[in-house]
Amino acid sequence: MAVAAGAWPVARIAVDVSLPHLDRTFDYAVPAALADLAVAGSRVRVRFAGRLVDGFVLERVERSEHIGKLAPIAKSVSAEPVLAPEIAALARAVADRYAGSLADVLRLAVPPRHARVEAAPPGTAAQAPPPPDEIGWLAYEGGAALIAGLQAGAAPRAVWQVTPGDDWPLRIAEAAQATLATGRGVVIVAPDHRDVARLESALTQTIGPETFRVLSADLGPAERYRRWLAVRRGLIRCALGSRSAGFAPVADIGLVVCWDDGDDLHKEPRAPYPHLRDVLVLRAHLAGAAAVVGGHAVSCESLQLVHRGWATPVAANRVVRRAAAPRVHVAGSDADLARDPAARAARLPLVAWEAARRALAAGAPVLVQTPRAGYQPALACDSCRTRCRCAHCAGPLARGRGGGVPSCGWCGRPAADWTCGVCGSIRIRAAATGSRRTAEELGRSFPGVQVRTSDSGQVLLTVAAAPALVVATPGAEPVAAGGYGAVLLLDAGSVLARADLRASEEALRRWLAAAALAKPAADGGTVVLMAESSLAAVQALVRWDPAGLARRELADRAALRFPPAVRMAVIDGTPAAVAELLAAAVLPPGAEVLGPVAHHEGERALVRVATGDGLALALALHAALAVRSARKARKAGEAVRIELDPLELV
DNA sequence: TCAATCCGTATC
DNA sequence: ATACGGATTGAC
Repeated sequence: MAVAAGAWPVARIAVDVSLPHLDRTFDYAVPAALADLAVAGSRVRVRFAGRLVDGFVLERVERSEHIGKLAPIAKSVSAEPVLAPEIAALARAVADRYAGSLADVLRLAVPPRHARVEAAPPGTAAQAPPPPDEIGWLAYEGGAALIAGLQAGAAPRAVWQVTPGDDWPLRIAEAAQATLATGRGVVIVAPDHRDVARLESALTQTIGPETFRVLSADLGPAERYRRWLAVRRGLIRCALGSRSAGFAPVADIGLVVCWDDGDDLHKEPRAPYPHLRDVLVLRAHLAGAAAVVGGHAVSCESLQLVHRGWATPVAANRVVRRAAAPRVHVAGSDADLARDPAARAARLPLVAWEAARRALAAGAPVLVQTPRAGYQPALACDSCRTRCRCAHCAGPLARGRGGGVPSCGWCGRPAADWTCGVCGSIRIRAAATGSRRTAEELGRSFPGVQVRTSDSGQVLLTVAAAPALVVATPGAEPVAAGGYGAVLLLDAGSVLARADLRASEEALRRWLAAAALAKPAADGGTVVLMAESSLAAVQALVRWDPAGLARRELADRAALRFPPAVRMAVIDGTPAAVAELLAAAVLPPGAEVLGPVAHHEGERALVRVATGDGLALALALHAALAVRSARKARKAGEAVRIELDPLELV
């Protein structure tokens, strides 16, 4: 047995074990040979309950509180202090907020090591850029105060509503530049690759390519770790990326930015399912950093930040907003259809067809937003309207390009001889039209005009200022140089018809993202929305008033006592497991339990508390999980799943 | 009386 | 989870 290290002979370690009852630190003796390797923040291997597990040294201390003998650290993986103390603290706060374990959050926060990259000579530190000269934020009410706060090294917190047509990536780059110029760091999180790409080019133009890094898992392990390490080593002070970039170990952080916080992609799909808006809010809070949360839309959750007094709204006044917005027409189901036969086939209203024709004649591209990708993404029985399903796996049948034989969306098997299981019919009709089919129909309707498509399969980032029809699914709309002459929002009803509390908010978010790419009304920019004009979300688009819809939705949620007006936990599992967990949990006073009710294979219970008791609720549920897992760990298949503030609530 | 097995508990 | 210890059970 090796002799313990002289100074700081005890290491407090976070072991990579996600069992709830083991969610705490364990002390180990530091052998003299590892005294300079097993430093705070470094990766080690330790013997834990008989087996070798990974762990991070959280700190080195003089002595342990532990009664009994300390086991020695088995091995130092590397002396690189990958886990910064403030990221460890953030991960702990995120775990507590979401009733999860530290180990689970640390797996989200620290990328896998790549030894060769770690050994390579580090580069040189990027110079801080000068403060920005021109600042587009001055056109926003609250914008000057935000920038002044950033430049003074203060921590202003803003909920930002983008003015239509504004160069939002440039605004974020300006805020980043103002912060970097004071010597503090910046983290920017966007929901998807396309928005990250736009921000990347704005940052390249303002602060230069050497002052920031795009962090992304699809760079491959070596390049990902190389960039991440440059941030951790303090050579780079500005990190940009999707979800996981929210944990980027930027030193002395001065600003966090969450772009388009209403996008569901910000929700982490791995336990404990944190939302990146919350992660960044917690981070700003812990670090005393500034925060900018926003997009074209205003989410209920961000409005809640304003109501709580945590953030200040930043938005252009109504006059400025209206002047920048395109003209919005609403074509209801009673609208005249275009006379053109192909346009009729696409169910294109006359007003939409004419808006497109005018824009194309003026030399501008036209954006057509359609909710679904593919050709005929859903098929149904022609006589009884039952959805067509695969005979093998019951997956949904769809038809690819050019019609032909339908095939299964899950297993890919062709369904050549389909018969309806309900009525026996063999005739099939399209139950939904995909972007490829829409593109084909519009192409016939506007002969000689180039038709391009952009969807999740292949995203176009930009299109030229020339006549073209651009058919895109939500989130894949290319940016047009000079703006689109017309934006057509097809099939709006199907988005609004979703049985989801957030349907209106989500519909408006998608429409605004597309409509914001149009020219202003003064330059002929026109948006045509095919929906009923009485709906609140439709009205909010017409008036370009997303904050108004958010206010209304938040009031509705408060009346229903749903998040974000309250904090809610959902507990899924077998009936016995859910009952047992609820019995074991010491819930905060005032907690209200709904259910359990049948859900999928098992049962689901909801627990709600006032937002101020959210942390107490999460801690209580985590403690109840710990009691269960300590005892009944042997019983397999009795797992319970806990999620806080889920996005989908029936 | 001893070994095989079960259950509960700690994991540094 | 997994390893260990103490209690319990069963066979000689």
